[in-house]
Amino acid sequence: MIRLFIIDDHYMIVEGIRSLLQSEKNIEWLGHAMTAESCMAFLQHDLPDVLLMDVNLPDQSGIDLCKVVKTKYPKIHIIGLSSFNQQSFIEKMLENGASGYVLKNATSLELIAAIETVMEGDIYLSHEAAIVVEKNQNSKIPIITRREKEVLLLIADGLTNNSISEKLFISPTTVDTHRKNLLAKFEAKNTASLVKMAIMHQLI
Amino acid sequence: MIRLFIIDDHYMIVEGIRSLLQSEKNIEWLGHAMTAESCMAFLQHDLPDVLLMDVNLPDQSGIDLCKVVKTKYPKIHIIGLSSFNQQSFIEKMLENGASGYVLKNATSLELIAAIETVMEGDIYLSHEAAIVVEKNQNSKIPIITRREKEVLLLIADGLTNNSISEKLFISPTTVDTHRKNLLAKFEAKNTASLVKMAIMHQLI
DNA sequence: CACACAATCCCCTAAAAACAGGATTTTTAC
DNA sequence: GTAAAAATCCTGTTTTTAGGGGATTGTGTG
Repeated sequence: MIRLFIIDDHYMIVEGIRSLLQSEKNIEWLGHAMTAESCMAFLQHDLPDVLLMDVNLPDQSGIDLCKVVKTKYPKIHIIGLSSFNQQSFIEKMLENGASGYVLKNATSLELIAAIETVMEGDIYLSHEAAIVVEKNQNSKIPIITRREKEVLLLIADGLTNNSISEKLFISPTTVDTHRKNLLAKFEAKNTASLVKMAIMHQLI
Repeated sequence: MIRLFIIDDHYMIVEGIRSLLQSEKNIEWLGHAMTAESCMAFLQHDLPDVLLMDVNLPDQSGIDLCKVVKTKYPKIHIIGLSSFNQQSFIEKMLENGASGYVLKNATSLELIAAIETVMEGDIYLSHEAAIVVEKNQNSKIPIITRREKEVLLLIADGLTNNSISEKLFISPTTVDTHRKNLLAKFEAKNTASLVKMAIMHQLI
């Protein structure tokens, strides 16, 4: 008997999954939470085997929650759940300890396969998610430093090097160096494409 | 008896809605489609009273499909369905003839209220959707011309005024004028914030 | 304890964008 | 058919960014 809990703020999704798994005799439905907070509260008195977790939650990012849950309860197998097959989400969930990633347009067969696969300690990626990861493993997301991200956000807000330097209490030339590094990392020709790429990669 | 049809490519959502409405005796479930194409095919031989339509479909935008369906079958009441409470989506659906907009985290009560409201010829906006429309009606989206949009896209791709002028066969000074007008319309200080604002407003 | 890496700072030149004025010719809409 | 809106073009100046170098200091990891 696989004990299943789900956390998703979309009522229709919760209901849909329950309906899809109703006929599965070896899956026990423990219940659902709609916020990260109530999920943590539930876990204090009852531990599921598998946790289906929406990537986008109202009070906290599912990506962060995944890490918290895994640290506190390492035995739980977490499956990420999302409408978006974006490699950034998928990768981050896996990095934070998730064992699987399923898209919300998955069939009941896929869902059951996912649950059974992670129960055996393996990784399950939804077909389309796997394709995305495969396709985008070359077009990797640039790794930027904390300071670079700060500068990037201010650039996107329309601040000039001078304004940024005043805000961060550093020299304008330092800001310029960060800017140059950002352009190089994103392979962007100028600020316009830098901002676009950064937003496309969910970094803003 | 209200005849209901649903178009959404997320299997879990379809199943969830069916489950939520199962107990409603005065709603007849005609079936579901997962693409715009199969939806149109269905409508050729059977007409629902209410059509629940996902805003994001795989083969066509729900926003466009809404217009097509309304033109061909004006009697159908369409309710937009989406995870996102973005005013641009909501407004565009209503402009294209939709009678309602419901978020995917709606409860069964909200959903039933929506279906009954639109059946009476009224407009139904999900609570959170209404708040978004209310809140954002001041922070209006700039109205830009066709040419300005062309230039905007090329700017966001990192092209300079000169490159754009060559691509569009116009003078660099003309491109510069469009650029100035864009900056003014978006109240942006420079290209960086222009691009960010444009993406935030779904114009890119 | 090296070594990489992040963060900081500097110089210089050229290119591009921002700012401030104009002006003319097409379209589009009433 | 006329008036408004869009699209086109111009001449300047100033500010900002892009591109090319180079250098120092601290911090954390193997």
